[in-house]
Amino acid sequence: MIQLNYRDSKPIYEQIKDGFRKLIISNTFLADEKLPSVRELASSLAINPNTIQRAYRDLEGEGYIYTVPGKGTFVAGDGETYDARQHELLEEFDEIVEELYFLSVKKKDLLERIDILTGGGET
Amino acid sequence: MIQLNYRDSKPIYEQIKDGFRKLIISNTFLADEKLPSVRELASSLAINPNTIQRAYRDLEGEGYIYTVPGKGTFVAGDGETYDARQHELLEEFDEIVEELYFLSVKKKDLLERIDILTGGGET
DNA sequence: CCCACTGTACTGTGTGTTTTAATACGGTCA
DNA sequence: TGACCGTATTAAAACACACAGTACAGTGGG
Repeated sequence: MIQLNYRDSKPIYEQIKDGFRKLIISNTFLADEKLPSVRELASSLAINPNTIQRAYRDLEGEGYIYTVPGKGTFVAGDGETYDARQHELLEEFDEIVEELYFLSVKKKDLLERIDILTGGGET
Repeated sequence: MIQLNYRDSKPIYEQIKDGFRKLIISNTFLADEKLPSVRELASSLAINPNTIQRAYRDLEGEGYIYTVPGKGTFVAGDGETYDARQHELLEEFDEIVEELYFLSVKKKDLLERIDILTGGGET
């Protein structure tokens, strides 16, 4: 489900956050679907439960998941507020576009790339 | 010239790398212009020369600067190969676009953003 | 030639973050 | 009641970051 890379300089809890974000974005996890419990995932990944806990806490802060005390952790639903995360991503987007433009990547190439990633439709 | 933020969780050498990248991208530093020496910059920023050295070494790896032994460190020229850095940035670009799209940011908004950042011209 | 500058390399040390470990507590539900 | 859930806390090991000090080789002006 989640693949850890111990050679990566990125902390394990960040790798877990990235992993679940991608699973949610790709609709592998649907709204209100239950995530593995802290202890279960820690056991299957052979790492400490505290590390999972930290990843879940951060993802909840980003709006991607929510927890119900005593029941478990779940994927956030539709009417969620991702404002903070969205703002953060747009700032990164701007910086990357500016640098890519300096590196002679054509505007047209970026537009084509967006088209492919978003399915080529209207929105 | 470079502004450090000790409250930022980002390591100092990363802040220095980001700072010089932006100065080069914005043409504040021109091709073949000399950068401050390791010791001089370390002194003016009141940090350790080793930290500057690490930032310069990384920037050289990205293709943004080059060093001439005994003379100094300089901004890379025109016909440089930024292939690795470019590839890295395009991967980040794709990931951010995918997540923004999931967060209901419209394709049109991203295109407008690129237009503004690149000056609205053709390339 | 000398000296002051350049980048580079290395060892050691202190500090903070990351991760682990071991518990403990309260809520949920069959 | 017992087995599962998330959460909290404290302590210690492991690691990255930054600093301090020293050393060496190349460059170029006086």
